[in-house]
Amino acid sequence: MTRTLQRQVTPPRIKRRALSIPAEFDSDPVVWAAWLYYEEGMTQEEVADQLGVSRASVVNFLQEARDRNIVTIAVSSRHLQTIGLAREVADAYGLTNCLVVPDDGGRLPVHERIGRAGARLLIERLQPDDVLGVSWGRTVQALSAALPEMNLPGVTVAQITGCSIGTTEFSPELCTSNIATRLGARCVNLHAPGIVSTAQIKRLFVQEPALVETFKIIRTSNKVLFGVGSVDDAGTAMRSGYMSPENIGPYVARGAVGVVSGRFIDHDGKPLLGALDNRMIGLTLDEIARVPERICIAGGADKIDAVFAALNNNYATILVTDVATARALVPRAARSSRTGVTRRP
Amino acid sequence: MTRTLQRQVTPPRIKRRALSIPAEFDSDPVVWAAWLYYEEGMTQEEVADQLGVSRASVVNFLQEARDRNIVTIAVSSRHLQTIGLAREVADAYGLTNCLVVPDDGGRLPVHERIGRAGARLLIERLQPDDVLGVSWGRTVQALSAALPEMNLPGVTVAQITGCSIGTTEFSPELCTSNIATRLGARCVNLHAPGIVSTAQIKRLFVQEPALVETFKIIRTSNKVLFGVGSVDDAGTAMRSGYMSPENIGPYVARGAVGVVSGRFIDHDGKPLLGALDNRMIGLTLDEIARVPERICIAGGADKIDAVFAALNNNYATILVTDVATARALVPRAARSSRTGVTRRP
DNA sequence: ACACCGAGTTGACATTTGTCAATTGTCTCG
DNA sequence: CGAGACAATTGACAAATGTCAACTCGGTGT
Repeated sequence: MTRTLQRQVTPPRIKRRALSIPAEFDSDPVVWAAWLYYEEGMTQEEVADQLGVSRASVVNFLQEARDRNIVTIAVSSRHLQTIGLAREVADAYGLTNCLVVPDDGGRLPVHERIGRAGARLLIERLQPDDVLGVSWGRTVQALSAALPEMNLPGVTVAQITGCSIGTTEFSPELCTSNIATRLGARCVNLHAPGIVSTAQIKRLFVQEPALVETFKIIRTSNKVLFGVGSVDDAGTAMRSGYMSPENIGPYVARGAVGVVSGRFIDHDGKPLLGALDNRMIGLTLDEIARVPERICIAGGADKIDAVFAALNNNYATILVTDVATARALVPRAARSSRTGVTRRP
Repeated sequence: MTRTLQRQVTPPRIKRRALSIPAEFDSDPVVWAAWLYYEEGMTQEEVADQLGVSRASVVNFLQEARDRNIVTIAVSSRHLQTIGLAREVADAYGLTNCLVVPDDGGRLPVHERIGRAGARLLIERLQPDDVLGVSWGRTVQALSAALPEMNLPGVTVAQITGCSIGTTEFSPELCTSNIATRLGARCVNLHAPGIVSTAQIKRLFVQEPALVETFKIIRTSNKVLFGVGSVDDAGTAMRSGYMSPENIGPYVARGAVGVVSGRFIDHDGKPLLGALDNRMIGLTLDEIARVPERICIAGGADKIDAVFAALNNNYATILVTDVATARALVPRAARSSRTGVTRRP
């Protein structure tokens, strides 16, 4: 059998009627089953006896308990940091923190795996009154999907780049609102295009009182979450209608190796300003760099150059990546420090 | 698949550790196994292939991962509140919160089950700067044993009653320090006997500067955790050498039905002061009642009267108990409100 | 050099868990 | 009031997991 995810996957189940149930279950047999099985370590058969149902039903109850987050099964992100490789990367680039996701032989795409680890990390780091700025991309979207339902009304999730034209699954506005919804947090969207047609128009937009308000909130972010795009792969930024080849061309010609939150960076990670920049609406790289905690989630062979550049200029304080990328990053850091490229400690 | 082949096929000399293992395990195969199995939903066999070890080893790794808290499997206490019975109890006694632990047909003793649920509840409610006052008893001890290892350096755990004579497993000083250790919290012990020989001695003790300091901290508790003892069962308080039959007798004669944090209460939950009280060192019931969040963990047939009394006088804001006790409590509350016994809303 | 030890690993087997098609019970609508 | 639709439940089987005695391997003492 190749449907290897079955253990975790279930069609949504909503109502439940209790008839055979001995009046003990004033409400939820699912909770009882979960308690007896996961907390007391009964076998499913014992639970079935206790509840007076068949074992098969217990299987279903437990499945539902996982789906409804009555039980949580989580690998603590703290331990992914203890992997030696994670330490090496963190040391090499002066990160406060690095998570390296184990290799799974290609079962899940890289961004999925990184997204999950990122989700774990995020919920372990979020504090009650945080303002979390989020960028966008495939990996950020994967992270949002991996978040459990929570209830953190004190947290604010803010969109730090304007919207893309086509509303794809991983557009800035959806990434933000998905994350906010999952966390039960306040959502602050940036209601403006990410790139407008002229610098003139941009000026009009950002003077608009509603947007001024929004920007005030966005700039209070004390954490940011962003992915890193490569420019080689004709990737996310373009497929999503955010940018076009004509736009990107000049930047690449001038040495752009990656994209962070819609902005180009060169090999050293320095912002590469060009024709587009004064038409972009959203936090600038310098503004992002001033946020105290900066979580970068990115990995994959095609992104190594871009991630290296981003780390090189200290955009991230925390990196979540995969083994292959981490392996590639460590020697580069060594080489670059040997060749004297500056890096803050 | 049949395994007649395997013995032949298995290459006789695969080196383990440093060689067969692709240098991936800079540190911990346990973490990798946990990730692949719990987070990505691989089967143990797939994990074994990925790691290049036998499946049996993967079983061991996963076991260790659970032991070392690399993975946590937890039933969220929030859902134990959704059980109808819990709601009824909470409503009947004006609790902000009530957890009812499912029946398990007698597999585990009541105090064990309640302790586990209490542990869950506690870690979900603790805030970074809390000062948690803890009483003592079998149930409190069970709770401490069920706590996972954590790291909460901002939290203070304070002992609210003096020490017992014989140092049993569930003595005040051990309950406190066990909880503090598990939580990674600061531990404040009350270095004095719980009961001294004369009121005179007590006065001397509590004027002692070291104790005055300690009491200052204890009185800043914003949460307390306590069990409830019955007086019938010649239970905890006596077996632990804390009290003697001669001591208890007069209180019982005057209507004591329970013990909270070493102090006697009557049927209505009112403090029953007697000969012992001015020889006791620790928070008084009135002081306990002033703490904003008061978590009571108690249950079992022999304690119903005592728990009822405690709830009746609002010592608890949160109750963790078992189904049988909860069932007994609900109708009593109804009766007592019919007969006009006052109860704050 | 070699017998011994203990930690860590393994294959074989027993037990537990997941799956699925068939069944039962409930509710709706003619 | 009965037929049909639908969801929950189940038993039987297949797959995955836990257990354990035997084994491997690096180190240790004689």
